Amino acid sequence: MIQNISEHDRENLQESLAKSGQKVTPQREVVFSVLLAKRDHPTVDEVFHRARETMPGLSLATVYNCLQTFVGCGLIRQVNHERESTRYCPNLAPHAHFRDAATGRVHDIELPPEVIQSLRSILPPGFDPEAIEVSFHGRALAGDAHPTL
Amino acid sequence: MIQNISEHDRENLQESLAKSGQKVTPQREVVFSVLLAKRDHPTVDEVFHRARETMPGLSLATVYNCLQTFVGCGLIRQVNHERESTRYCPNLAPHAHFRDAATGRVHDIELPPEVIQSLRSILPPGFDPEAIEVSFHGRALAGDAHPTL
DNA sequence: GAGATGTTTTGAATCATTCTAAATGGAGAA
DNA sequence: TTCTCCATTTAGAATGATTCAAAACATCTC
Repeated sequence: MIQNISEHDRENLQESLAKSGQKVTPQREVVFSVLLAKRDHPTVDEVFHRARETMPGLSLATVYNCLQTFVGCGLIRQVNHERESTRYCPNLAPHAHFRDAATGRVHDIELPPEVIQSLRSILPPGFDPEAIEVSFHGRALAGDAHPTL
Repeated sequence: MIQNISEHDRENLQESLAKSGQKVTPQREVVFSVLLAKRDHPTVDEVFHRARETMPGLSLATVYNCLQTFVGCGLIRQVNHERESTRYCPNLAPHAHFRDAATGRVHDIELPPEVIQSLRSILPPGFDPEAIEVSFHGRALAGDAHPTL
């Protein structure tokens, strides 16, 4: 379960943090590595437990801090569904989410530019979107056949 | 501020509740009328306070109950944004939401069938959506120029 | 009018998240 | 090295939306 972060990912982390004047810390590195290791949209609690396998003293508050920091500097995205716990995903490509009603699992669905364009086109003039969220909810047959990206 | 429910809306309420073997109660009627009176996507708390102007003894738990009941029988929709309080809207036509970053106000955006179709088309085979949610977040110029539907 | 059933009420409980204040840990200056 | 500064981390308390539990009410049937 213990994961090491690749040189490339570490640089990415370092650079992104640097942009907002922040530093790589052991805690941030562990939390980031957890997100990269298993891209199953974990909740804060799941990240917390996984990270503790590597760094037993890590506190929950720190996990909240790290995740917020990463979102702030654009390293990861938050995924919310109804009012369930927030989940986190390191997939930065434009994509939608499909939440399987049966398993609760969240799948990434690629969102092609022309679909994004068609969504933008429904906005009346004067509406300037910074973010577009698309989420599906339903049944996914054979959950394993469509692994999370 | 006190609103009366139209004959037509009352019948609609009655029928929808009846489908799941439930009845019209004074509380449900008041809560429903509040939703119809001002379609600004109120939170539970806002519904609670508005409804109390008509029915001072009404309890918060009842408002939660009523809203859940209405959602359950398809009379209204829930609107969630990030992890903010859930909002409610009686607009049943397919539509997206635009949340104005400046005011926090939520605007309904009509969602034409062809856009819904293009969204469905991005799902790989095996994914069967029961619900599709589209929400924008950004700035809306001249908030009043685009009243909530 | 007595039971049965569904609804409402009050207040306590839960749960994710945020806050607070104290402790820690470098990085750079002397 | 030792000191100081500042960001980060920590533990635990606080918050806020929502749900739960149990008692009180209302209706409706017999």
